[in-house]
Amino acid sequence: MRSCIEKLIQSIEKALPILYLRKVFRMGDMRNTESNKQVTIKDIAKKAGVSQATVGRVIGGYGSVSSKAKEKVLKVVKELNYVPNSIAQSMKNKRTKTIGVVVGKLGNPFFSEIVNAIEATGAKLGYTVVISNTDEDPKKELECLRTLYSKQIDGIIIATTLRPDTVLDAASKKFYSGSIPTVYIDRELPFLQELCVLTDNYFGAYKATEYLIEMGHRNIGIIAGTNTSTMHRRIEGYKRALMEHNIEPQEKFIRFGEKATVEEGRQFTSELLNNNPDLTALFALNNQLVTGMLKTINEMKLSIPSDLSIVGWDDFELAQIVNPPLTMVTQDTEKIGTVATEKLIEIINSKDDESNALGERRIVFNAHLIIRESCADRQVELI
Amino acid sequence: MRSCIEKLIQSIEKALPILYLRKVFRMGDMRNTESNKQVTIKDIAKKAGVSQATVGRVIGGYGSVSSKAKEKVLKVVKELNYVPNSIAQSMKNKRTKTIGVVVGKLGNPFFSEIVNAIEATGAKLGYTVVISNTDEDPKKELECLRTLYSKQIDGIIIATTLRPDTVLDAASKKFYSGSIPTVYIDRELPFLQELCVLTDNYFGAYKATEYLIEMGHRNIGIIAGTNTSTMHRRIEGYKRALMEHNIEPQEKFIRFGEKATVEEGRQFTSELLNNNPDLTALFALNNQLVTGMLKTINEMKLSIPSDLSIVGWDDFELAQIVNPPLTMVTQDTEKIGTVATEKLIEIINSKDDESNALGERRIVFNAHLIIRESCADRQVELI
DNA sequence: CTGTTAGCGCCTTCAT
DNA sequence: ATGAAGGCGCTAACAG
Repeated sequence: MRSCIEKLIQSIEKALPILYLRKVFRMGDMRNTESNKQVTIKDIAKKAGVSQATVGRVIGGYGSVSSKAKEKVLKVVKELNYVPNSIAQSMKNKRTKTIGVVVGKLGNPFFSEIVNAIEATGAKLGYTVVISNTDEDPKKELECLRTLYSKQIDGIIIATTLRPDTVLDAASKKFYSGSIPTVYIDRELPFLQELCVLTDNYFGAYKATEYLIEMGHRNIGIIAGTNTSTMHRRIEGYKRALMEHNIEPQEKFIRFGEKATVEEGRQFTSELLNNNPDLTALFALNNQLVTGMLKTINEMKLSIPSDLSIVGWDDFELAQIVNPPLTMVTQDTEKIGTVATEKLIEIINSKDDESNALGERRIVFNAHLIIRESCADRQVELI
Repeated sequence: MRSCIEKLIQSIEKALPILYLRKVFRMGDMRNTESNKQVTIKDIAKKAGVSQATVGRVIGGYGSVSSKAKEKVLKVVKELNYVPNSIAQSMKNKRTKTIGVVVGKLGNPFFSEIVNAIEATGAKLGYTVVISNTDEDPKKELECLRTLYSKQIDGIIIATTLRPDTVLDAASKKFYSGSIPTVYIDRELPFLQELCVLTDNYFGAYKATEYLIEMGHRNIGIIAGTNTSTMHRRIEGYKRALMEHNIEPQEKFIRFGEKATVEEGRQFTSELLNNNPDLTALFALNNQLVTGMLKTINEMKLSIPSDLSIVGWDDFELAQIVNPPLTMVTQDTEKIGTVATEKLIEIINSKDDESNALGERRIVFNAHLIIRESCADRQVELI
């Protein structure tokens, strides 16, 4: 009788996929019947009839264990779906195999590409990645560091929001002076001696500016943001290129934002353009600012490059398909992320070996000027 | 004599900023002199002359402590720069205040925007975020889950790469059936009963397709990728719109990739266009595919929308400034991330209370069709 | 109000 | 080859 009903149900199940739901409920029930608490080495030991130490040896792969014991243990491990508790391991080993990443905002493709590379490289080398955003706020940054520190991460990769002239109080110093292996990315600080992996911002800006000058532009507006070494170096490169071509840099052509957001890009573009009708070119110093700049230019119905020449920074996939394709300074985000991670893990390991740290202070990659179609020779002045 | 030299150094320091480096070295030295090992409650207790329990009470803010003892402890805490060891806390509490996030690839803006919102919401509620990429590979996904599980995370937010027809083996079930509070995002699975937060993909695709049909298009190519519920639902919406307007969906107009990359977008666009000269519109189902599609269209020197009408999916900031601005189906990534996180934390807490889980199975947000200028009425047929 | 103490799960030395 | 036991840093129940 019962088997008959089972059969009936089976055939109905076949016919009506919706009844598949029955299986769902079965699966759901499992959750309650399965003992909810974590399987530990102790459980394995009891069930396999050996000591905890033996189980530890099998799982950790050290010491010597009879093959019979080993077999028994492994069988039970599988049966009980045992997964070691990393927290307890960390407690013992004093390392968590975790690295912390602190950036301005993951929503910014520049950072998310870097973090992507960090995660990939970390995973390859056995490290997990914890992220936190600072929103470019030094207070938040300190909070992040405190949290990460309390979580006993093995190392940190950070694009710091601190400014080059920051003076740290005693409490903060702990987090910024090698109490944990640290690699800085993108932004350097003169008073810290940790490794920094970054792009040659100075020369990148220099090349782009020179390119514009050589096309005949003299009045070049520049839009920057975030009060960091990165932006300052770019501004310096820009000024240097101007001076080397006997053009006096003018402060009124320079706009410097707080957070380098799209909104700031919009605002600065319209301000610059409205206040300085003599500008023939604009240079925006990161992807968000470029986006904002383009929005405003679109709204003002200016056409690129006939009305205005444009150079951006941070290549994004779309720069090539925007119309016209944008001339851009590019940096290799993947490389920054990958190298920073590799170096950080080297430093972490060298600490274990009691050998000394790397000694490297800066790893600098080239910025590349990708010339597309957003710049034109300077137009004849309309008197 | 000595003060004289100090003075001299000071004046030189002022004159030559480079000598600021002297301070760097001082700071660096600190690292070695400072005891490197972690300050613990024990240290505080000893130095403050009280018991560990009292220190615990002060720091944890429970029980009652004399204000004198409290003061002493707080003073030492500050002096020694004590930061609690979360690992040890987690060991005791059985919770890590950490949530794991598993997505395809952080490099994809869709995911990085979601993760950004998750991090922000998590931080607000006291949770740290661990990320891992699956590269849309189910095997990697299982590895990620295993790692996260071993790290004792309190909950998971996952955009699973599993396919709707996946059958899980016994070992995997553990990770996919509520052994940890889980919220799925973007992709649902019929055989799991956890909460899923996602966009109404079906209706989004339906609306976009209908929009094209109403402009007179009958032959609409569609480019999808990743074998997930998400993409399937979009295809279904597309087909449904066609059928409701008495147009028979044609398989040759549908291309389905593996990873929904820019490269796949390029390839499928040129294949579709070359094999089907009768296509008058193209619909690409995520940001990467849109980008690839635009690249190819640009290379083929086709102009939008006069040669070809275009609808994309996943609004990105640049869609509005591309020329012409792109008509797009949009989903609210921030909302998905925020709500998923809030709900997850609710579930985590409801588990503590022994009260039951939420009972919600789906939270679905609208997809919005943003009409810009990349679609035109269907051209008169040649011949 | 305060101190003592027993674990959390794992690793590892020491003894057998 | 194996088992017993101590301890990582913190919490909290219990005893004073």
